[in-house]
Amino acid sequence: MAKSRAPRNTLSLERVITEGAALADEKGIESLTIRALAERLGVQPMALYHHVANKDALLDALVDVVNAEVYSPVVGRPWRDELAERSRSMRSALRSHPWALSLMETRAHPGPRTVAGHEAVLAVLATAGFAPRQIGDAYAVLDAFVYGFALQESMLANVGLGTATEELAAGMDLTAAPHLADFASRASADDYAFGDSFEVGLDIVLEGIQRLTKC
Amino acid sequence: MAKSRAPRNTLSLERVITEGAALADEKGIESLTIRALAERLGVQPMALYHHVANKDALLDALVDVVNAEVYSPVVGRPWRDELAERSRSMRSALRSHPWALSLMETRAHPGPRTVAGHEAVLAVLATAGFAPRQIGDAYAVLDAFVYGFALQESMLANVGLGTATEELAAGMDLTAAPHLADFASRASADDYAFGDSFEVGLDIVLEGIQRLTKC
DNA sequence: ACCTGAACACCGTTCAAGT
DNA sequence: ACCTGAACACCGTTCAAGT
Repeated sequence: MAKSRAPRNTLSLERVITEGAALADEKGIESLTIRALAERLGVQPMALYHHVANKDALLDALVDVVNAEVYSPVVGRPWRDELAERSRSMRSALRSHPWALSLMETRAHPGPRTVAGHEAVLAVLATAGFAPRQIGDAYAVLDAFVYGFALQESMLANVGLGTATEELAAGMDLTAAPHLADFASRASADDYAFGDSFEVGLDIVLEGIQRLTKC
Repeated sequence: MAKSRAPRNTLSLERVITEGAALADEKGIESLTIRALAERLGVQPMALYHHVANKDALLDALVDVVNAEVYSPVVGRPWRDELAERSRSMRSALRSHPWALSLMETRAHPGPRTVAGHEAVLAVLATAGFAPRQIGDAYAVLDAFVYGFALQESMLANVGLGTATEELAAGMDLTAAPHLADFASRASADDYAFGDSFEVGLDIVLEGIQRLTKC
């Protein structure tokens, strides 16, 4: 029980990755250091390098893990429902792992489960009868909305939790922004929360995409 | 000319911020360290702390600088054109400073120029006759699209420059993703580039927002 | 008021060594 | 094959000191 050598084979690539994700979930991505992860695994820092090439490769793997959590649409069912479900699933995955989005932005090597997700969406769009250019537009616009919405949710979570009224309480000069102040008070009186706009936006985007095929 | 002491008053908050942004633009955000910035300014690292509380405050300032570059819509002109122009301007600012988006995600203290931008958009929406809840929906959906599109552009820039065909060349197993491979080849034959979808998406979103008021 | 110098507690990672 | 230990080149930041 003292600081003896760690027993053999406690480590594995999978344990490194899942504990890495857990550490990021619990303490934030900035706390995910090789050294801290090693301690969590009861092992010396350098032990990790036997299972992972370097920290960058670990981050690549973490992004792929999050993508694996996301629902993959299936060909044959109504495409609009399938894409809506994937979008909702993506949003909730990005909310469970707030570190994932910023990581995605800087990754250069998409993992296999990430590619599989893209493949599934493209398959659905292609068999739904979208032309190549329409596929590009549809996918670009839908993903832009979903990623962008998640990004705003994490920005709002950082500035003050949830409701718009609390943003003001966070101590910005509300005097210089009367419309913002007004919107915040009306919105909270109206029980509006930012997250409510997700379904509205999803419908706007899917409707717009559907209309692409009818031109 | 030797390593004598730096002359007084070479430094200022403004110089720290603008050179900080320039350094991030030129060498990437990961190269923006207090020490590297100090060297660029011809000064010892600790000198910066006399103009900026800490690195976090510097990053807050940098985000505000980028927001200051973005066009602010003005009340009185057609709201749809104004918001379209702001959206295009935001997209190009985020493309000129690829580090800005990831910074925004983690910032907790929006700067005055950032707040001013939000204020301007809200003013336009309010005077255009949107109800409070519609304002929330409209703003959420439009910004989600713009931020999300910019995010995807930076993701694509990291994985391989621009065109979809090059993604495949980047060495992922194309065999497991036939639809993706097919889409990539058709898209490049069709001269489709991801950026082309921006105007398509912008129109879809603005059209959808406009329709909100007619219900 | 503004800048320097030395130091502290951190990083990721290399390299050589143990079992 | 898998893990350790010491070391290197970095970080942001504190604290005391110079002018």
